Amino acid sequence: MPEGHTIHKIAKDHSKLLVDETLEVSSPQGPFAAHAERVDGAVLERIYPYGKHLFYEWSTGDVGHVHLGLFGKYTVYATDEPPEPRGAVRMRLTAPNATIDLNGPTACTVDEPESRDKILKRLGPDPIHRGAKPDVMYEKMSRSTRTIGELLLDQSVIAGVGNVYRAEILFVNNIHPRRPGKECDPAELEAIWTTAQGMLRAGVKDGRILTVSRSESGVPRGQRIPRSEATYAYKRDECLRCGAEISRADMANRTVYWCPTCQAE
DNA sequence: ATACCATGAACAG
DNA sequence: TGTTCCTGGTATC
Repeated sequence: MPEGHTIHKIAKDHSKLLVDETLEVSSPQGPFAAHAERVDGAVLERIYPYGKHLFYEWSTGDVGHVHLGLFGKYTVYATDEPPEPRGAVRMRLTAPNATIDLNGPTACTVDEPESRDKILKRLGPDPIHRGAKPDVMYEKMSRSTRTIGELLLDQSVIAGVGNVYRAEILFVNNIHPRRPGKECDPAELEAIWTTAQGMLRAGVKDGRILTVSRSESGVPRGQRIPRSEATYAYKRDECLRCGAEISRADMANRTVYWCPTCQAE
């Protein structure tokens, strides 16, 4: 489920296995081979997550870039005897005691640091990062005639929010996704930022998207909340809070979900 | 066996 | 605005 929280969790988990190690970098599938050669045998100095992007900083000065898109997936083998690559493996990173395979990413390249800088420049603030400044988001949203539902998916406005968090952030703030950005008052924009921060950071910790409170989920303490009960509005038939039928529509090429009662237009 | 759909975004025009 | 590219789980035949 690659929204921003997934990316940050991956960076954290993979760093433990790979950073400061001399890595074998290969591309069993092919297309990435030329990129892999540039850093094969180099030391991985850092994995830096930003929004939905991952940057690999190598001792050669090169910077790898991975974007999972909708389908990208990592598989970790915590062993010194990795199995044969499964499926179309775009990139394989092999450390002495671990191997990580990457399948199906939208982007996987190794480039000059400048191309990373270019990507970072077009991204809005990432609420998961400590010290991130929401000003750019406030400014863009408060000036825009576009809907708040579109703005939340625009990575240059706020980085890391995807379709699930979009629905949930708006739900808990009782804001209709079709409301124009400029019609949200400053307090609401601040609440949107704070909510995004809370939800995405919780997602990193939990390793999943869980936006409902334990009490509202109705699931007893100690028991795992199933995915179908982990959101208030996203992909639900009825609102978890009031039971009204959830509305859906296409917005920015994705289905947006909202409760017509809790989020009046 | 086949179709469709999904947590994403670049690109053409 | 529409098209395209990733992959894999689930629905449908």
